[in-house]
Amino acid sequence: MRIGELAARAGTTTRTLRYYESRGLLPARRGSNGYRTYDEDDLKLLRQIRTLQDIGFDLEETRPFVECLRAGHPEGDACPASLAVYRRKLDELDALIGELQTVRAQIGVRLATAGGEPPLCELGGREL
Amino acid sequence: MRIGELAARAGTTTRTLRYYESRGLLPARRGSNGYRTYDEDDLKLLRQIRTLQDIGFDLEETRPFVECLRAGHPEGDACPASLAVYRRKLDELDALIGELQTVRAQIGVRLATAGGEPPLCELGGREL
DNA sequence: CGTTGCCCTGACGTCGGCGTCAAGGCTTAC
DNA sequence: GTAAGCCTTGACGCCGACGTCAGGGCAACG
Repeated sequence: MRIGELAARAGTTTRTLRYYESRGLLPARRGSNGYRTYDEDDLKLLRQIRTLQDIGFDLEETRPFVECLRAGHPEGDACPASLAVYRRKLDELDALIGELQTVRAQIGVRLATAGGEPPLCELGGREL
Repeated sequence: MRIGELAARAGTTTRTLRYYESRGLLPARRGSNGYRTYDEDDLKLLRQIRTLQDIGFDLEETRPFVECLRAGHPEGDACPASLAVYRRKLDELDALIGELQTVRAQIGVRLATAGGEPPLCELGGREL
């Protein structure tokens, strides 16, 4: 299949596919007319990339998964390198979620105490 | 004081201050030689901006706080517009944290089930 | 008078993941 | 033959918050 069909079947754009190719992530064979040619396996690779991207993985982080599939494994996360990315991502997420919760709490307090609160009040309910 | 000193006292750079000025956030008076001149109030405004920025507020979102201080309030969040930003931020944070937790859970499951698990196993401990 | 150290404006670079346009080639249907 | 609809490469645009460089001015010290 050609680039337009692959893009459509993966729910993305031709621009995106050419970008992935430029990054060496999803190289394409070429037909006699110079057109890019893809097969069902490429679709599977592309869907793996897109799934991870949608979840919030950087493009580079999807590379181990793609290489894992290309190595013949039925799942992109069957390889150690992929699992390592999972673990790094878990740590990152935990750190980020923790920070965000801290910030959330800070704002919550500021929202509760800001706006002319009485100096001697101990604890109050929501004012709004 | 001049731009370099203000930057140093706020722990930022002159470039940042000029950028804020270009955005209309922190205008400066000018001395006879064309140099920007700031006072202690400007330092207070700048610290308000930086504090919010560090927490993750967009630059535009700090504007109500700055205007609130400039209006004479001792705290930047003493004004309704600032509180509205707080509330919007809380909602954004809640949504984002929720998404991240969902992703975290997904990855956790994939990490647990990936890597050649036996098809009939019910529940296993950590393998690494 | 020269050097150092501030300051000025203007403008291009950065990062990621593409969007969008330009200018042209191939193929197929009418 | 010609128009439509694919495809090609190349290159600039976008977003936010600045970093960094170029080229020049002012001030103070020795």
